[in-house]
Amino acid sequence: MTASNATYPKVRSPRVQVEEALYAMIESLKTGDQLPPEPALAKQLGVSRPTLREVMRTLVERGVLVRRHGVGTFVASRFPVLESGMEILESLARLAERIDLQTEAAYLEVEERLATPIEVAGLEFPQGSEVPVLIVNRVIAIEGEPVADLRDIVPLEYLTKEGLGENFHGSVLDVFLERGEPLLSTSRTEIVAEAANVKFAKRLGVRKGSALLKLVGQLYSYDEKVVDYSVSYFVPGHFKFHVMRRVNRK
Amino acid sequence: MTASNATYPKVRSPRVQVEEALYAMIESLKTGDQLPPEPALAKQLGVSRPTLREVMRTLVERGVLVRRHGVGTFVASRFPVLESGMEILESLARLAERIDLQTEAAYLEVEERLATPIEVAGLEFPQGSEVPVLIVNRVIAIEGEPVADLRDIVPLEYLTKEGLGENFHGSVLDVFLERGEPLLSTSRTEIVAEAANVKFAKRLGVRKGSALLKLVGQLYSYDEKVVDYSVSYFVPGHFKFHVMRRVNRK
DNA sequence: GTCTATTGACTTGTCAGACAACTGATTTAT
DNA sequence: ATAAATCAGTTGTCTGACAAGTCAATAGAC
Repeated sequence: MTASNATYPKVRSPRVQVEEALYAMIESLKTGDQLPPEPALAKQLGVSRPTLREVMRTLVERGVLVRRHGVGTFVASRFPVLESGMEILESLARLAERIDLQTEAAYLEVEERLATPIEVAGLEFPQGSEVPVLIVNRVIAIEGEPVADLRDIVPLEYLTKEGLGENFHGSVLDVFLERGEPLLSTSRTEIVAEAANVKFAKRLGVRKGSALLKLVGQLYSYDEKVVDYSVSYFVPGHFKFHVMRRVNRK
Repeated sequence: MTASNATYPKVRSPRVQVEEALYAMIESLKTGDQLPPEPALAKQLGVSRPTLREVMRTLVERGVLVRRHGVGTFVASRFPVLESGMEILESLARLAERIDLQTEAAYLEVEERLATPIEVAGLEFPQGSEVPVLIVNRVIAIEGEPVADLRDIVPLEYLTKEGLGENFHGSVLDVFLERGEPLLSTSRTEIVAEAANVKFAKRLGVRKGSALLKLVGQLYSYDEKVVDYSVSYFVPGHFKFHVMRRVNRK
């Protein structure tokens, strides 16, 4: 049973098309700019107003748009939420690319082997399973200075050493996205602070015992399987993570 | 200029009512349970289908519901996202309460003074402003063991020492929520790993230099002002934070 | 009897057009 | 000069209908 025998919609639904078109439009606008009125926008995008409104509602929920009854719809983003926030999963490579930051893979190791018990648990396979996996381990550096150590554990059924291709630059996420398979839905990332052990201290050029930010992520496909279990260490100061949180009423 | 002269809608709009009703309904269901079909649900809640759909769309966006074209709408929540994730801002007291965990305020200090330059910046007041603030500093312990050091910095115009009331148990957020003023919208929380200095090491009962998770939060009101700037330190192992991240297509 | 194709009930997705409610600026009346 | 009324523009909500997807029951072919 592979991940590829699931069927997904071939043509994009109106809603998805509208979402992409809206994002493109927003990208060309500045914070605070007003969008065209709904009837005009719906006509322009070739959909009905209710459909457009459903899409806009999701963008409001994501904090991209702000609506004011009787006034209009505006581009929100007081801060670049989507740029540096943690609500969106994005490879470091792409993040850096967008802010014109040069990154180098200071260290890259690819290996195929059986998953360790901890990795099996992280991949949410039954305890005791023998799971052949691809391990991608790399250290990211900025201007020669190592800032992050990233490790991906991917079951071989989703990705093999050959599947990485020639111009693999380190990001398993990007490979999945470019390939379009498996279709990804969400990621659950656990956030921990951990003291650097000897191995990571050496790799990242910090003192043993210094505080590192550790992110443990599980990347889920549409059919609710873990397709990537990742463990990352970040050197404080070089990367800042933030998260936007809604207030829980009542 | 206080925060109270802004006007907010007096009666809840249909959409807000429906959202609350839906949450109540979902709460009484289990993961995977199917909701009534949209036409029936709309009738039951006394709104039109488009309105109901807009609300459902936001719940889908939040990961609470899952919709399958031609099949139905189901309660999602593979894990208790809203319970322990970071998408929702919630006081530690309430979080602990819900999981039947006894917490004690091992240390509580309340003080009124002028904000330091760093605090002024955190509150997003103009540089150089003299901002009188209320400082609430406390250490949370579980079963006698300190696990978190929390500090809130609140401009006096929003909260004073007297405003805390008699039965103040340590959470500024809960005071705001109970009082209903100022109306809160979102919080921006920055995530850092930091080594414990002497002061925090002593307070939290850990070795100097051990890794702590540091969260720096800015709590925003509806009129886009910072009403609470907070700095928190957490001892690893006692609290786990995670965040659900969407995949960034393209 | 077994397998395959078809039908049909049920559900979500989308559409169209209309009116209500709100906002902000303009105009009018005092 | 000031306050009230008006009005154009926008989002919010409603009604009713049809399209498209899913799944199980049914009818048909072998």
